[in-house]
Amino acid sequence: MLDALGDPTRRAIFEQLGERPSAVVDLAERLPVSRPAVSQHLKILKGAGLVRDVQVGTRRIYSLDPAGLSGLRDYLDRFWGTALQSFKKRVEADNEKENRQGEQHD
Amino acid sequence: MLDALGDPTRRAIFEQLGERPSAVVDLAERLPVSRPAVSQHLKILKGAGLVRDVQVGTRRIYSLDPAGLSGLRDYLDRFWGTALQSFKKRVEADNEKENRQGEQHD
DNA sequence: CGTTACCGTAAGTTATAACTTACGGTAAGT
DNA sequence: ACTTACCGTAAGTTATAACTTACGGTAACG
Repeated sequence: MLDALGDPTRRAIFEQLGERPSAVVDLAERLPVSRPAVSQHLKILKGAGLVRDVQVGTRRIYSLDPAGLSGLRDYLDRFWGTALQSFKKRVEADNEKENRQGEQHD
Repeated sequence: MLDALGDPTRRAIFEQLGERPSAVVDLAERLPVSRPAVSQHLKILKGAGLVRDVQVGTRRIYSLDPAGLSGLRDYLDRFWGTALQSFKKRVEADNEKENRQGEQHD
């Protein structure tokens, strides 16, 4: 997922879909790249589970995939959690060390 | 920031720093790339505000930057917010349309 | 003061992925 | 049936960025 959001064009597409679902043509119109390029980026975003699509007539409407969004959020939250936890542990360990060596500095 | 986390090697470094602060040598030891490569990635991560470093003796200890973490989280939360909001609006609009046209389908 | 350990940067190479043009295929409209 | 609109994919090019080797520079250590 982070890989998919690593490209600026893909982020632009992603944010555009955050405002409203759109067809490939509409997305390409607002971007400095060709329509096939947008199609390829959408394929990657879809592969990452960040985007869904529905066929309506001759057009293909893309929109954000809520499941993908929450999945990404969960991953980040989990990482935040473990990072902060180990950080806290480290601080506590340091404090203990200081206390054992300590009380007499100052 | 998402650009910085777009590279897998950089994510590996990032996660490793999530467990414990480390010197460049220690990071490189656990990775399939050379030490200079790790240095370059760290430079990018630092530029993105995701990582801090402290010089201790001849070693340079890198650790996660809490400010950068919360910044990234804020950005994502904000995006979640606007995306879900416009999604909600869209659903409501669709419901209204159905109601106006409706009651008689089925 | 010489040696060792650790690091950042420069230069150059290589691999990757972003992009364009070209093509074929399906759905709607006349 | 022909045309038009929209789309995905293939092939090929180009730009980018990831990586290695080589170098120079600072801090500890004998």
